[in-house]
Amino acid sequence: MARLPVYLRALTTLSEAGTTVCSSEDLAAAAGVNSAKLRKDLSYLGSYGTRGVGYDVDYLRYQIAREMGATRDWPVVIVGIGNLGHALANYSGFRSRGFRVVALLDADGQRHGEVVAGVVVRPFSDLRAIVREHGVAIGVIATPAAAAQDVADQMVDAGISSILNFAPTVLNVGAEIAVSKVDLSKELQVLAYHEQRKATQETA
Amino acid sequence: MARLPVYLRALTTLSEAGTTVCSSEDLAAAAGVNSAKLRKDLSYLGSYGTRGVGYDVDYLRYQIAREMGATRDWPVVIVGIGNLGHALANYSGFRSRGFRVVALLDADGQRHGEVVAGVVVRPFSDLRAIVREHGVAIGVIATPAAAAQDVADQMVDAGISSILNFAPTVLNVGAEIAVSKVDLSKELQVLAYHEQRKATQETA
DNA sequence: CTCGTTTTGTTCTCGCGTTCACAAACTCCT
DNA sequence: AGGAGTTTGTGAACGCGAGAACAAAACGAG
Ligand SMILES: NC(=O)c1ccc[n+]([C@@H]2O[C@H](COP(=O)([O-])OP(=O)(O)OC[C@H]3O[C@@H](n4cnc5c(N)ncnc54)[C@H](O)[C@@H]3O)[C@@H](O)[C@H]2O)c1
Ligand SMILES: NC(=O)c1ccc[n+]([C@@H]2O[C@H](COP(=O)([O-])OP(=O)(O)OC[C@H]3O[C@@H](n4cnc5c(N)ncnc54)[C@H](O)[C@@H]3O)[C@@H](O)[C@H]2O)c1
Repeated sequence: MARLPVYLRALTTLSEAGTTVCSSEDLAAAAGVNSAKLRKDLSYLGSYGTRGVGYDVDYLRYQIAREMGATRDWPVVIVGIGNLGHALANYSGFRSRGFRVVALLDADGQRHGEVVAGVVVRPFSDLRAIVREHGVAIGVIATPAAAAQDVADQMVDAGISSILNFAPTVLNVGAEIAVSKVDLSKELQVLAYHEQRKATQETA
Repeated sequence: MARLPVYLRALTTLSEAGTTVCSSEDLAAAAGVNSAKLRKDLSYLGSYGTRGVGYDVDYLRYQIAREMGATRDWPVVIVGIGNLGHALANYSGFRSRGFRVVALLDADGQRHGEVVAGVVVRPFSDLRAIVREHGVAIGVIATPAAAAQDVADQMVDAGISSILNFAPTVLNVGAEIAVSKVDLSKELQVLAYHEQRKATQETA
């Protein structure tokens, strides 16, 4: 159900535009998917639409948010406050979707005490205490690749059970830990691959 | 073939570790995939392995790089030099994988002239000239969501044919334009969904 | 030279997700 | 009230990718 966030965002956009009711066609167009797929996805959550009418935007939005766990606040820690870590800490889109950055951690002593987006950078060794104090379940890794596995191990050890990894490494963790990897170079390389194919096809 | 970049990275790691030959099992483990899937993927490119022996790491690496278009340099423009744009411009992983940031563009006049990672920030209106001058095919959008569609339209108009979009919007562009969307909030929301499910299962 | 071992390349099957298509259900108009 | 028009929810077919399994090929030992 990786599409629910997309639907949620589309519903929010519609709601802000003043729409109160929408058909599956409308919503599917806004989310960029097929309308049949959208209806099937929604049917897994329950019957929240009205036949012949459509879906109540705000009601459906609430239901999806509830299903996704977006009605509560999720505390998050970010480890590695370099270029990327700064950008993430400053990103308002996290906060507005229910993610609260409770701590910024870095191994580099030079960075300790620096305040980013209203949160002070602390030593990485504080991880365990912070996780326990705030009940953190989600950790973000924005360190260099070489440090990522070690950071992940310590996160798991401290009690974190979901990891968002920006470092270009495959993390070895237990199957009970959910890991999501974002690899920006990969995205660009896929685009370059398409460009490459376009170019070779034209010459052929 | 979105897995080729992962294989390429795994091969690079193996090569740096001094490995000259590897089996599909080894490489699959390093890339985090099934070995049968890996062999099938590689077989689409050609027969670059030796039965009973394995794959020559450097040779295979070159073949994958060639197939992906990673043997040449790809000029890239980044539009929207805010938090995220700064991080992307400073990211060394792009350069090392054959992507050269030839221009940083922003609509905000305050930012013009600022130098980020050795590249000066220029007005967005320079887009067309830069694309023509450097033969840019790939553009990165790191502007707020509200501006993303407009930026995309102008990119396409200027001749860009592949777009990497970080703004949380569905872009409407022609089918001949390749668009890759990275939605960091979505990743976190999927993780939160898993946490949510774990929690509700435990209580049940 | 032959046989056993290793590992690739490929075929085949299975399962999942996507999409089509249609009945059920609701609204509105007459 | 009844029928026409709309839109949801879902059953069924389709297609595609993943994984298991095996035959073909290379290598080395005897
Ligand atoms: N900058 C980007 O746009 C970008 C894009 C894609 C991927 N990445 C990846 O994200 C990661 C970070 O990139 P960056 O540009 O921010 O790098 P960076 O060098 O600017 O920042 C890394 C930070 O991690 C800290 N660190 C190092 N080891 C640590 C450890 N063991 N524990 C805690 N903190 C530690 C460093 O002190 C530093 O502050 C890299 O793996 C990079 O490949 C970055
Ligand atoms: N910061 C993050 O970590 C992060 C994470 C995920 C997604 N995003 C998304 O990336 C985008 C940028 O985020 P940010 O934090 O860097 O925002 P930001 O506000 O710091 O930067 C946006 C930049 O875009 C420029 N801009 C605005 N309109 C423009 C236009 N029409 N043409 C050219 N430039 C224009 C602004 O001048 C500004 O410099 C947003 O859409 C955000 O949702 C950011």
